Amino acid sequence: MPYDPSAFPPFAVTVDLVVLTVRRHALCALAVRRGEPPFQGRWALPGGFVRADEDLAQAAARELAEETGLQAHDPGAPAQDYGAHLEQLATYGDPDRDPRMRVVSVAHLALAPDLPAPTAGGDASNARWAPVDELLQQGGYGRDGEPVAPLAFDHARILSDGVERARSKIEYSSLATAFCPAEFTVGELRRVYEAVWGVALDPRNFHRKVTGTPGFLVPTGGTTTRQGGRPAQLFRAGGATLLNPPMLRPEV
Amino acid sequence: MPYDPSAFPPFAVTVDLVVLTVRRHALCALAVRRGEPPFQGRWALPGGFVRADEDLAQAAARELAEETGLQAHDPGAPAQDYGAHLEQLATYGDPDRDPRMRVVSVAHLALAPDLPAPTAGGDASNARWAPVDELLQQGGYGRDGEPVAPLAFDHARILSDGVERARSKIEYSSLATAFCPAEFTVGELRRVYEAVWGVALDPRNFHRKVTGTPGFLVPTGGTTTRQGGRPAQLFRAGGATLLNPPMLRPEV
DNA sequence: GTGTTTATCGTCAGGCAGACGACTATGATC
DNA sequence: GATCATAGTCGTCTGCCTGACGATAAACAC
Repeated sequence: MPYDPSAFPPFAVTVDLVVLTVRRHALCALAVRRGEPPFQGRWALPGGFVRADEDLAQAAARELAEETGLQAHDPGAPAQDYGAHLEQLATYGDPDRDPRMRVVSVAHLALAPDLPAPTAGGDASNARWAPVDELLQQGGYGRDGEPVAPLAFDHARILSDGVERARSKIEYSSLATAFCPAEFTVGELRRVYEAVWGVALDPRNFHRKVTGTPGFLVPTGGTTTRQGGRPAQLFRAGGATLLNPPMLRPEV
Repeated sequence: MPYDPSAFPPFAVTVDLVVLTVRRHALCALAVRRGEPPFQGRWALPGGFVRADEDLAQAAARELAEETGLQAHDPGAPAQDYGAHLEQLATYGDPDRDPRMRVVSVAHLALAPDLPAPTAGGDASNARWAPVDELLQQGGYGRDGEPVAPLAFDHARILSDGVERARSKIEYSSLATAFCPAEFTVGELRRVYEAVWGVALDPRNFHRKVTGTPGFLVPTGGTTTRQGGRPAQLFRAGGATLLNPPMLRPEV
């Protein structure tokens, strides 16, 4: 079938963001409250239209900056200027996913360190970090006893896919450090893994694994006691991006 | 930024297909010759517009059937009716990727057993299985000494991403069986791995690994000598989709 | 000081992979 | 028909990695 540029069905193209972070030992995602129909008042993933002259990655980085102030890492760039990891997740294009018109959404996944507090266009009540378990449970009740409405559109599916991608990706890459501040301890990194996977890991074996993988962690020389207990060495993320052999999640 | 459905930039949305197979010990991809500008006469990946009432996966399955006659597996379906594995790969939306207009392409990856011969709309000269090495080498010369033009659009990038996805995915899933006919031997499966990874594997260790992984292979009871030598047991793909522990590629 | 918390080092056994020897059962060749 | 080449299958051995877990170290709270 050759192209016929004059007779293509028009689509709207958006980017939606799964922005994950670890807060208080829980994996959390950024959610914004919808101010207009459809799904008015419901929580949704942040996102917006791709502009006419914009690349998809640019659009995602722009939305991320608008929602969180974070600069996305250029995947080519070596060190991090306190930014977030950003990658394309998947594309969702069911004809009925938006009741108004045909919208294809290119979802992106962002991993960010713990941030002070979200502000969606300056209005804090319309954006929050919510534990992904809470956002994904259907028709249940949140921690405060309020009934929880499911996410708007197909965003529960998108969030679920993003969480699974993150869970899988920290197995064989050093991406878990994207959840940490610039300097962090082995214990803090372990708590990231525990929060993302929802399991408890043996501190001794974890320490052996991450410090024994060349290029994963670089000691800065400093120590901290911010977690209590014996002072812990501080590290920065090393240059290695792939973990070989990987750190596999424990079996259920 | 709330949606403004009346003022979105219009996009064309296409699906492009990376259809991989193993032929004569080489990883090959399906390529079609473009019959019209831009890139007239150059090779490209098969693809086409997503229709107004079509899901992305449906559009990809339709294009795959049009180009190869293959039925795509429903990922939910258990057994294979001699079909191909089909999954979404990534989405490419650079504003300049198509000189005519703004086109966002949702690339899909298909893995197929060795097929007789491709026919793009009945014209065999406009479709072929080409070794991916040949399609990806820039400005070189093919096996027949003819100069090789690079693929049209950004299709080299898409093909490259698809190949890397396939190489990575057969490590930790049983997807390599998608390259095999319904019944196959351990040696045939090993040759698939060798072709996709471009390495030589130890037959004895490979045999131990794949026959020792529960659910990977199911013996059919039959044997064959189609590869010469001692008769080999025939297997079908088992129910397992994930390989745990994975079969990692050898280091370079 | 005693207890608690967290970090870090060590030990040991089991599992798995790479290297490779040995044997088996076909078809091809002389 | 004996010999050879080819491909398949079973074993062995060694080294690496992981999970389980003991032990020690260095801070803080009381």
